Amino acid sequence: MTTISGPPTLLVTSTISTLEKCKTIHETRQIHAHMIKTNLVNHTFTVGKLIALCSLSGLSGGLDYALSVFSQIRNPNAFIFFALIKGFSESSNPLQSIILYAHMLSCFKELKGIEFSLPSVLKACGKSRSFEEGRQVHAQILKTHFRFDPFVSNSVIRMYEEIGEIEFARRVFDKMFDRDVISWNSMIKGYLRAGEIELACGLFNEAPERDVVTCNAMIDGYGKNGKCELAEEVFRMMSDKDVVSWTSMISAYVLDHRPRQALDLFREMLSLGVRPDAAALVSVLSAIGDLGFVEEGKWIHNYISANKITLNPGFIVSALIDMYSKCGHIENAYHVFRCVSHRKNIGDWNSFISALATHGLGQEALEIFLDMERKEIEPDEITFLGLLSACSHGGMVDEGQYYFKIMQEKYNIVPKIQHYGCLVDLYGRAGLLEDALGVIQTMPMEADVLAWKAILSASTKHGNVAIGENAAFKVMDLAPEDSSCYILLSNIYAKARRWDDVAKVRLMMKQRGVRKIPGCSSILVNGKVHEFLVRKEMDMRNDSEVLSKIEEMVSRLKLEGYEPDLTQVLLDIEEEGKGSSLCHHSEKMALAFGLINVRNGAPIHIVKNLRICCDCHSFIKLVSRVYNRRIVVRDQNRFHHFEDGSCSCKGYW
DNA sequence: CGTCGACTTA
Repeated sequence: MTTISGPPTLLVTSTISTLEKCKTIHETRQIHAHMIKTNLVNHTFTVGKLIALCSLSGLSGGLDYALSVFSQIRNPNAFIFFALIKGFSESSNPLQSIILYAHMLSCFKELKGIEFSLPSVLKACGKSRSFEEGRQVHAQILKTHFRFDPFVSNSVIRMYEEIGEIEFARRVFDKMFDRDVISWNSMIKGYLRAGEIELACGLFNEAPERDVVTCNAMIDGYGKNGKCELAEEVFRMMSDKDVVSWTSMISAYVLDHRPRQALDLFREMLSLGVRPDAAALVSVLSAIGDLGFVEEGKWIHNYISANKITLNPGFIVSALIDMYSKCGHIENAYHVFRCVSHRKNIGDWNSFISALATHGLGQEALEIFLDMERKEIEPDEITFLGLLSACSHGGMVDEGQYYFKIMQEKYNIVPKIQHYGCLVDLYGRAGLLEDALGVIQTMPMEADVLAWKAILSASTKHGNVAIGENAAFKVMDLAPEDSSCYILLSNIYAKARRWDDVAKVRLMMKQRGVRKIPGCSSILVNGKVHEFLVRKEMDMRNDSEVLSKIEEMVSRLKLEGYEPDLTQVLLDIEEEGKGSSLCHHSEKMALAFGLINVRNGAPIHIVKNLRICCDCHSFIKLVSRVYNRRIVVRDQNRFHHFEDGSCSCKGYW
């Protein structure tokens, strides 16, 4: 009798247990080398373990390594295929998972064993929006007994749901006789994703069973569909909230432009002893960025370090960069960016490029992109939005045109409406109004509000009444509730001294019930926020200290040649009144408060809800020189760093 | 062997 001897059992078990201990792909490679020496590479079981560990353990570079090992073996079994298919379905390259699945089908004579991979390949189809492939897998399932497996049916529902083919999902759902809570949840999620609130709500009420996931899906879906109050309702009614419930509600507040409530809710969550995870921190960081509360942001940053929350993979890094940038602390954003030098994901690069762009550091943004190219990191459409905005905020028309070109020719990215919007803005800010209009006329889709607003603000800036009027009327059509276009149109007329038309705009606003958003600026001093609202002369309350400081500033600046820019006043009031209403713009009040209360030498940080006006802009420029202060102002669009009489925006805002 | 939920960048 002959026995075919396999490798010694002890060698196999010790190799596998060593493999399981590997922390980096480098260590795994050494064991692989050892396996080659001892001929274990021909032992399917051990190689399978190697591939599975590489694909499924999340080691960086593991998947690619697993694929290369796989390509060198002769008879891969279903277990090996499963490991790779699952690994790739969760990666950023889900198509590879579909390719492997097809490969597996061609290798095997019978279907035995392939069913392990069905949930993963379906997930890959969903993730990569591969409708045709998804349908084929579905068809194959219908022809076999697999359709009686609830895991598989739920995966099919989930696949259609993610692709957005909600009717297909519904058909599968209706035919299932063993629907469980997961089937219901996926279906509800699908309707919410499609914006079908009523249908989602119907299923929510009908569902025989709800769990915490069901409610969380409703909170999230309501929030994303602009129904924050409904989200609140579900949230308040829940008795067992988990960290996802809190996170979803925090995000709903952020989306509803209520960052204060988001932050308060986060604090409530902490006080109840719920431990925030990475996603919760990302959400609250975005609220903090909106508020500009850098101290809170630093606290979260510390929390992340102290609790060893993993930065990668995930959104933490880009959320931190974004938060620091929105708080005006671009140096801290840079610090975070640099600290993760080895494994940055595309979002981290994009956040930093956009951050530099909003701070007017266009040249620096372009340099970061050069670095990406050197490191062969594939940019995506958002990278180019950042670059285009860097160019338009920096007046770099030629560069902007260049990036718009290579985006398509070198990187095969089809420009979306936002890219065209940036291009319009690029020409507009530079005063090339005709070119800006040319983009609108030739772009392959209808121009949206943002594009017309870019034209409008460019016309205001460059004093073009005809183009500006036309753009303002387009914006009124497309976004009737937006008051900013009325203000800008009025400014255009005022600049042309057409006071009758200014009055007409004012009348139009009144008739249409459009309300001007009151200007509001806030400033942080010693960890406390002080808010200033634009205020009429009549109610000065107890801001007399601030008001007399403004008077002092005005007279000091007048000696330096400051002349109030009266075209920035909406109403046609008497010249005298105009001057003083300008003085009460919220950013001037916040600035006066800052000069009084922020210690000498420290920069003054101000956040304004609207765009800064021309008068305030030149006023603050002068203040930075006369009072020798660095002043950082965040307005609706970007940052202005004022220093020694000039501003980082160089007039492009 | 496996199915459902939250998060950044414009």
